[in-house]
Amino acid sequence: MVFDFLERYFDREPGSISFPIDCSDLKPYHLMVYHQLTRLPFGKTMTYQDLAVILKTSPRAIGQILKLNPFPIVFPCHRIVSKSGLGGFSAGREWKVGLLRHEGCL
DNA sequence: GTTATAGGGAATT
DNA sequence: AATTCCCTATAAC
Repeated sequence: MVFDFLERYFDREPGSISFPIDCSDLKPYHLMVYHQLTRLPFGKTMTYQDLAVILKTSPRAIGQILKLNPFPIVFPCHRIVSKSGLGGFSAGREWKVGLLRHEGCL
């Protein structure tokens, strides 16, 4: 379940999501974004704009959607950074920094 | 309708 | 390197 996933994550032994997630009340836009997130492996990052280009939208809209992420860490929105610097984070930038350092991205 | 954003870019200082 | 201004798409109101 979720805790196994998180335990593996914090032990740096990444794995795919092995438990069901209820996406029934997510809109199509959100699914697109979160789906892209699941394709981003541990230790890699992308910019808001990269996602925006892929999904034919604007970087700002990506931010809007990421901040609504219902499952942070399992949908790794912390791996999306600003082009010049670190972006924002719903749980506070401290968390984002911590997570990225844990993944060796800083 | 309008406003606020987890952004980007160009122009200016 | 920092400020200012304008662009954008989406959510919330």
